[in-house]
Amino acid sequence: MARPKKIPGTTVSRLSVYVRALQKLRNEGVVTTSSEKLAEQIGLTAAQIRKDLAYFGQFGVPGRGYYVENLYNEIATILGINRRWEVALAGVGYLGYALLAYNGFKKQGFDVVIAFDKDPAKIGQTWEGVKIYDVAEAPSVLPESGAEIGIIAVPAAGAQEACDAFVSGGLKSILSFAPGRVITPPYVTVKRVDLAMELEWLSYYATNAGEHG
Amino acid sequence: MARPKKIPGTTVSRLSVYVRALQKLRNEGVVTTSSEKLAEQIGLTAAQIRKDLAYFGQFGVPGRGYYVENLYNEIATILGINRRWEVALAGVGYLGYALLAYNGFKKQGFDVVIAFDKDPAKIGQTWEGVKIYDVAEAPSVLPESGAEIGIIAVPAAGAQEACDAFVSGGLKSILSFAPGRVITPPYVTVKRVDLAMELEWLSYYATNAGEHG
DNA sequence: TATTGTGAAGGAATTCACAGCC
DNA sequence: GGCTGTGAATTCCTTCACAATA
Repeated sequence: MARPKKIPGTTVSRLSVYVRALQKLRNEGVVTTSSEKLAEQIGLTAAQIRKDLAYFGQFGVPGRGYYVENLYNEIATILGINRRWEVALAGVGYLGYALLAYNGFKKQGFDVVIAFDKDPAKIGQTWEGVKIYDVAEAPSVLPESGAEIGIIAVPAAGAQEACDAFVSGGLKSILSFAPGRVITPPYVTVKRVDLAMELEWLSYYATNAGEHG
Repeated sequence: MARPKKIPGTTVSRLSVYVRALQKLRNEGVVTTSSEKLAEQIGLTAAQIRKDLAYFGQFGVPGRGYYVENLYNEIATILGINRRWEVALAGVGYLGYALLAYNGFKKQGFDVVIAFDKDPAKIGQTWEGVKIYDVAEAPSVLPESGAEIGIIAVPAAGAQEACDAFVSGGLKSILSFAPGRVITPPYVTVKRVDLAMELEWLSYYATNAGEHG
């Protein structure tokens, strides 16, 4: 399944945006759209969208545009979200619990099926239908859980331990909310989200008002 | 306070990363560092770091490197985080509450000082020392709260209303966790974080294994 | 000697513009 | 006529390489 050209990371991030836009159109019963209309809806240029899609194939009809349902399916397939993903969660504090209960994940096909913590008071309990295990048990219980993606929502100090446990359990894709880098083998993909950094970004633009973002 | 050149957005995002690295070095008692050492610590190239800093001035000593404390202060000033920021929160559900209780914000100087919700059961209560108001009250109570940044943690359906309330209350910087775009006047900066999109990014790389991210 | 700061070179991503197709 | 798909042009970002400096 070799892909012709090398795909820019920026293009990949935009695919999710396209998927959201197409989901919205589909819910509204719109059957066809165009790169121009999508661009306006999303806030990009039409050429950008066509270029992005061109990396993966030809999905449109010249003179007509794109069929919403069809384009949605194509991009969902490219993103690998035309299926369910089982997800493991490390850290059932406030943030972890919020993620556990978050509907936005389920809606996009991501199901938290197993959770881990270090707090003895939580271990063994079942929250939102998800059983909580000791982090140390991860290597043994993860493989049979079906989880392929891990989310780290523990305090900074425990991030590496949680990450190691995930990797030992066979996970190759990890989303980390802990500030700071975690060290992993090269075959593991880690995506970091640092909430404070997002606020700092706003702080910069609020402080240096003028250059719009 | 005009800035000589136009600053790439990529550079701004990296400033936060530099700040984290410098905070870490400072905590470890390290006095000086170099672009080379920082680059290794962070996972970038030394030239990149020097180029980024060059947009804002000359902070290093040729042959010596950078003074950690000094460089930290310089970048913190550029980012506008050498001060406290008061923050307003819309939506005290699971996610909102997690953000309310999140220590990572306080540690970086962001203080949630006021919260909003639409649930009558929550309105009027005080959680984590933060009083919860009706969203409709935002225009009247926000100005005297001191908040300059707003965080939207409400379900998608309420995002625009929360956003409008923030804007009416005078906020110009908004961090939104709601999926989908919110419409604002051009002088308002909105930064969106879509948690499901981050998972989709992982899904892509897990599905199309090979091209590393 | 070690390391910065920066002009120049190189590479990547975006935008332009239009041939080709419906 | 309208719109896609794509080579070419352009803009933006990163890396290189070295003169300047402590």
